[in-house]
Amino acid sequence: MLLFWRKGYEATTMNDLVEELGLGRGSIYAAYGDKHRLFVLALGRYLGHQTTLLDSALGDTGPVLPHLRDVIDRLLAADAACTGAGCFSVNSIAELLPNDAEVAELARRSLQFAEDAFTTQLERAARSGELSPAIGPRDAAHLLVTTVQGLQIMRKADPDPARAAACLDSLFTLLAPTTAPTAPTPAPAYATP
Amino acid sequence: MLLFWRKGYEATTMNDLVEELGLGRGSIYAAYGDKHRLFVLALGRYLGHQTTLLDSALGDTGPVLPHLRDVIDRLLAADAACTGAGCFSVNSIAELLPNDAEVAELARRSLQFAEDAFTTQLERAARSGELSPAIGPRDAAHLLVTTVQGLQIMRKADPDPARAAACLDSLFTLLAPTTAPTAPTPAPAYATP
DNA sequence: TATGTTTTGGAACGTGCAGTCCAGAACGGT
DNA sequence: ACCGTTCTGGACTGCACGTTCCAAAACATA
Repeated sequence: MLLFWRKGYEATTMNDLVEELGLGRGSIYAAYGDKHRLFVLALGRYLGHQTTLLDSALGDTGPVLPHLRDVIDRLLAADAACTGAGCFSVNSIAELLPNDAEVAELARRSLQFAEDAFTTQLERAARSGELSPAIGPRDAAHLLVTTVQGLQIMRKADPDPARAAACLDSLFTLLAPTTAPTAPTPAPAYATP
Repeated sequence: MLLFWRKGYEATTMNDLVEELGLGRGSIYAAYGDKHRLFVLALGRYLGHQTTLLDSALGDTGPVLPHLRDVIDRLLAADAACTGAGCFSVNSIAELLPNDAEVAELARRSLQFAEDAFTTQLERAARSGELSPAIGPRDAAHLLVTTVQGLQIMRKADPDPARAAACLDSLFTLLAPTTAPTAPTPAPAYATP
């Protein structure tokens, strides 16, 4: 499925896929239906993998923001394995929406899941004072998701990982509360009221 | 050129373009060369238009952040004219990079221009105390450009303009310096031992 | 109006596409 | 070992693609 990822839907031919999968055309059609279905399946797998990564990585103890940052770094690194191709999901949204309802539904669900997961984490961050009071958890999560999407675009134009890291640094700095009095936040021992 | 914008490069056929432009095939090839050159020309025009919009809108007096916000709103609105198609530049980056050097060069230049323009503005903002001291003007500009790219992706998945506006609100709130003594901090007091 | 030149746009071309088909290989039950 | 069933994959099909070509229309000059 790397081809769909690297070249997009339209630019990938069935011949390419035959070569990549090592199967005959007939077998591919028998197993997956047509080209579009195969694409949707591939995208679904990719999103499932990303979702799993997110789901398993986000816990409910410890400092939130550094952990969140780490998870996002890992997501970006996973995409970077496919050098220069960016994020399969972002590429698909850009290429096929708003003309492909099936892909739209997949993408929407995945984005919603990410935003919800981030919101849960950031609610915890807000409770423990790790999140700037200037912004609510849900808004912060939405901004975070949006910026990560943007990062995936920017990386295609400039693959230097340092740029992406710097951008995330900036955002996470802004998301943290103004670091005047309680600089290191040693223990997030928060009480349940 | 709306077709390239709406459907992308690969999905747009020469037949489509003949119909859209109202010219014969021969005329198109005589005037513009091949399909790819035509695409590059169209993208160049689009980027030129965006650049002009940016260039003419950014002044050197008055409050920076609200004005910047307004300019970005206008850029988004210009793209929204082509309902649901998002941003031609973002779509092209996602579809054709890293396999198209010509488009890559165009996109890079345009992104660089936007970042530079934002940086100039944010330097002024920093001088007048409008920018949070937590972030430098260049980093803020880079983050801003990145988030706008992300917004263009998010809008394709969820075209509700309110979502994009809320996202920009969040970012600009974070970019502003902490508003005085932060009155409404309902911070659930966590103990620093 | 007559003539040399440019422009137009539809017909035609070769290629490569997505999708189908089927002979034979691989497999499994007995 | 036999044979009914499933699976495999290369040959094939019709079609639509990007591109080229050229007769005729439009224009410019005198």
